[in-house]
Amino acid sequence: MTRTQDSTNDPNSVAPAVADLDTIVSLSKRRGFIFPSSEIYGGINAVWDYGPLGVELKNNVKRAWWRAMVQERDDIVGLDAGILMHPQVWVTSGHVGSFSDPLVECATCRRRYRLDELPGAEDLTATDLRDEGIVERLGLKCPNDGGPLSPPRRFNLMFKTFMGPVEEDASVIYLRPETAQGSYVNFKNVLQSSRKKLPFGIAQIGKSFRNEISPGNFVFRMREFEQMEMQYFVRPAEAAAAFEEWLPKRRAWYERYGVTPSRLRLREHAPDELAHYAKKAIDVEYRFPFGWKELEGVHNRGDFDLSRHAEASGETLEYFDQTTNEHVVPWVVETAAGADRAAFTFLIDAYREEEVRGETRVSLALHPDLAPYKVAVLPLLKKRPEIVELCHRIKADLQRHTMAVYDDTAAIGKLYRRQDEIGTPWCVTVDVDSLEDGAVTVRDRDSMAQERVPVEGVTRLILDRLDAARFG
RNA sequence: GCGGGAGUAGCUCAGUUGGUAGAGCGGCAGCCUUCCAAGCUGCAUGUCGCGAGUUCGAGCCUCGUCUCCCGCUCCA
Repeated sequence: MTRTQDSTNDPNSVAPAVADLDTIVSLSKRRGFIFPSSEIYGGINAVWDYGPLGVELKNNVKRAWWRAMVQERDDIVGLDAGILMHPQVWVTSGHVGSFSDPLVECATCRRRYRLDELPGAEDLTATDLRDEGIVERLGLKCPNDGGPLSPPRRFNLMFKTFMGPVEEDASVIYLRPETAQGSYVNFKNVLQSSRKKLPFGIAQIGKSFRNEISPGNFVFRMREFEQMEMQYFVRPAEAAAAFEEWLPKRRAWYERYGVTPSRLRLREHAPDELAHYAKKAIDVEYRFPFGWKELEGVHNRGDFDLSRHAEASGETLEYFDQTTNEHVVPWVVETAAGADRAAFTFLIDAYREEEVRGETRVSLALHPDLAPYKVAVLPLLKKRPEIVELCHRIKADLQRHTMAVYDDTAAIGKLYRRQDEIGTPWCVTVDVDSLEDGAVTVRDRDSMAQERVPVEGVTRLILDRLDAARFG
């Protein structure tokens, strides 16, 4: 069953993103948010680099997530596991076996199918799926036009590399395709060192790598990407309730940081699209320019991972419940978000265009907590050295606490526009009067309202505004 | 990986039957300018995605290759 608790599941009622993809790609490059990787060599597919503003945005996104997950909670702790892990981890987790799809291709219509999803092939064993002659033996044909199908070819989504000086089969290891396994294999370490009791969670932010067959849509699907995952360990009987608790929380997080609610929805996975580890999965989806796509998944993974790792490693991965005197293998409710997707979503959702006296004013209505620069200090006039000097003093004081920038290379109108376009929430402008009355103008990006503030109160005001936006 | 489209300045693009590369915006410097992309002057930038071929000569034609976009996949 697909949930329809959202009125917004009706595509006609949805506000589509204002910006198309090209607009955001172009803005990203022009202003220094995101660049194609290795561009001077022609670029490399599905890898993107974060520029000076992009790294600020993405760091802010990660920090916001960490604050909500770890800092503000007593029941979740952090972890930073390695990208390289013992190869057995991926055998046990099922990624070596299931994270590769046996694909067959129709010779006439070129459509591709997963072999095990074809009619008549549903019950094939893992060995069958690797069998080159299986298609012929079963007489499988293309469901679309009855054309001949190729033998199954496997695309393993994991990157391989070599550990140690010798490049031989025995030294093959994988780049992790998800951060979650780091939390499972460290379950005991975290449990013992942190003295947490069920239910408790382990949060991780880090790079993962997947050799996607067809990446694309800017940073939406990359081969190297960053995940923000949290594994919440609960008593088996509490798993369903925990799942229901986390789902609205995760959706609300995006809204709290400014994503338009009508462009978010929840979608439950049908049983046949569940990942190999999942009992139940519901996605938080965003209405991208290229359609509704997953932003974050909330999964009930049961005891799949802990049990299998316990069995394969011989370690006991259990929790002893003092109240009932029982050993339990906890179940896991996982929230798995993409840091790149989140940053991308905040970016594209914040994009605004409006007509101002025949000109287009572009602004990024980024949540102040996410904006690369919180405040810009601008001189109305740079001819007077005292004004420039005062600007630098104000900026230097702000810089001790937050990201602030000074710019004097254009007329005031253009300086404002530049800051609007990169999402700076506040501008402080110093004018000739400032030298007399010791006050400056603080201008708000969204309302364009201006107020006069004493110089010595500027830093406090900006920090208060920032806090209000963050917690208010 | 397959089919279709496309790669020219930071961005958007123009570039004639093949004759040696341009406009707007943006950027930088100077002048001017007292609050929302003002004006004036000047400057800079390109291996025409990359490599080969045809040609006296290639941004333009041919082949290869890489990358991007749209479809078949998928799930952060």
